Amino acid sequence: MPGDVLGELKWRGLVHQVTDPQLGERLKKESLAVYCGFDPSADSLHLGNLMGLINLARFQKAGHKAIAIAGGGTGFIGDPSGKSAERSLLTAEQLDANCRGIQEVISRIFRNAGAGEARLINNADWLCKLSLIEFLRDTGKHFTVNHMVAKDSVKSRMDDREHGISFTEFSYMLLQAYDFWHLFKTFGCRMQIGGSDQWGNITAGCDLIRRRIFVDTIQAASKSRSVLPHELAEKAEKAAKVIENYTSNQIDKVLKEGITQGEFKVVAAFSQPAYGLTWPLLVRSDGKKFGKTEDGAVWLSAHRTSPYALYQYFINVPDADAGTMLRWFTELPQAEIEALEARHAAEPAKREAQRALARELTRLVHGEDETRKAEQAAAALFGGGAKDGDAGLAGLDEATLLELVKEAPNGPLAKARLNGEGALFIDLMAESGLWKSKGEAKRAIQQGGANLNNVRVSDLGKKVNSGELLHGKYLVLRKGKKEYFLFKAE
RNA sequence: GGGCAGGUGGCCGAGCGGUCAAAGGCAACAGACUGUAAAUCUGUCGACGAAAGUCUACGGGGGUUCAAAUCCCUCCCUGCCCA
Repeated sequence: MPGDVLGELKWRGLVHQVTDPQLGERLKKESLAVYCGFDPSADSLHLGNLMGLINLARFQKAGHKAIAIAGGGTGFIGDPSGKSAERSLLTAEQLDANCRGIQEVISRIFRNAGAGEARLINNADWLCKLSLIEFLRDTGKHFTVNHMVAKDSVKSRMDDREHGISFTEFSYMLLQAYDFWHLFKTFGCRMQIGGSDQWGNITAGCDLIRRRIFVDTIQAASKSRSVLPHELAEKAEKAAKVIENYTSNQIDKVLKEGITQGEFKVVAAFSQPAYGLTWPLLVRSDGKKFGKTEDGAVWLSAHRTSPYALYQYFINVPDADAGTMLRWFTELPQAEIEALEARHAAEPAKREAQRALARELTRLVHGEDETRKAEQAAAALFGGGAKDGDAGLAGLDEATLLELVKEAPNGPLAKARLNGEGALFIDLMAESGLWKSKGEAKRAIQQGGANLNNVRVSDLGKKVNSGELLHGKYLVLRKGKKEYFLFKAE
């Protein structure tokens, strides 16, 4: 017996729209297959995609079956939802590599979430085989352009005369609808979840499924009569609507219009074949886009965003958002989150909520080991030593030092330059790239924003010689409070 | 195709012959205060230079002038109006 996922999603503030108010009841009684799609526009997923993954995992843990789709087929087209301009197309090789990349992320996070294995499918498997004629005839027939034009994703681009929307992207929604239909047919998938921008695509899928079922189930009946399947389907759909309203004389009326009682029963059984659920757009109270920093997206793969950087992203979440994000992204129970919030409100400086958030999320994305390292690094860099002077870095052994600055960008430095008097610190600053020019480096020194081995440098003519190398090899440059660069003398 | 209005630093936007590396705002960066917050305050914000200063920059190219972001020519681009 499945758990009450929908109820859980509700208290977590993650239900924006559902296609059917009865969905919650059904989810409690029956195990359904649920899917969510992921766009292979890069070789990894970012925080913006994490919600889909976590929610899929929640469904699976509640006793449903999760299906994650990599959009290897739809990626050829590009989803116009939420995009203001036409996207550039990716090559088949890129898409293929990207799909493999995101599949790695998906299975890793599923494992870390304790949700077991995710069923991973690439929609290129069926979309690329689809013939145009077949598609237009069997799928396109079920949509009117009038209706498609009214969908938000298309409408906003139609109103924007500068960018417009190509026929390619306009057709996107039909492909996603087809995906849902395909999954329904082959895996009995009955539900699709996504962000609120996916609502139009999801309902298109639900509509397609309902309409095609009508066609398929009554096709046999239509053969014995001289009625075209889609005509019968229209009647069936009317019947389905009537069922929802339950007026007996209306049912009689529909029956008289040429649908048999047997067919009516089939229709009734399928009147609610597929469901959709969306969660709200995730926004931060400070107006920043969730999951974005000045440097771009926060990624879920270590080669793009280090575990430490991911940890830091959540540590730095504004107070006002910490509780909300704990609800969204962690599996902590309601009571525990509320307790954390209470403690956080009492002593905000301790950042208990952010710490819990950062810890849970780093663990979910990168696992226990990486989380511990990120926590240690944070403690060493911000735990007091960094502020009070050199004790922090110079006292560390080499392995720990390297672990700390592993995240930082680094570069080689010719050892010879540090002989005798040594090299001008300003030059090293500019070379590191942390400061863009010598002028900028100079200003940083004047303003007190330049540190060597965690000691503030205030002398413009400061020279560095080999005596200042940590462990005979390293120089750690710090800009402001948070940015580091490591020179390795060779 | 014709008419008009424009193109200035990451963005918005003033300047309309010298005092312009270019007002003001936003963003960004650093410092102080804090909690690795927020708010606030201070400073910085083209390159090189310790500095004086030098160089490169106001859509591209060419010109006038002692002097051009500012005037002229030309090309490119954008918006609006007419066809």
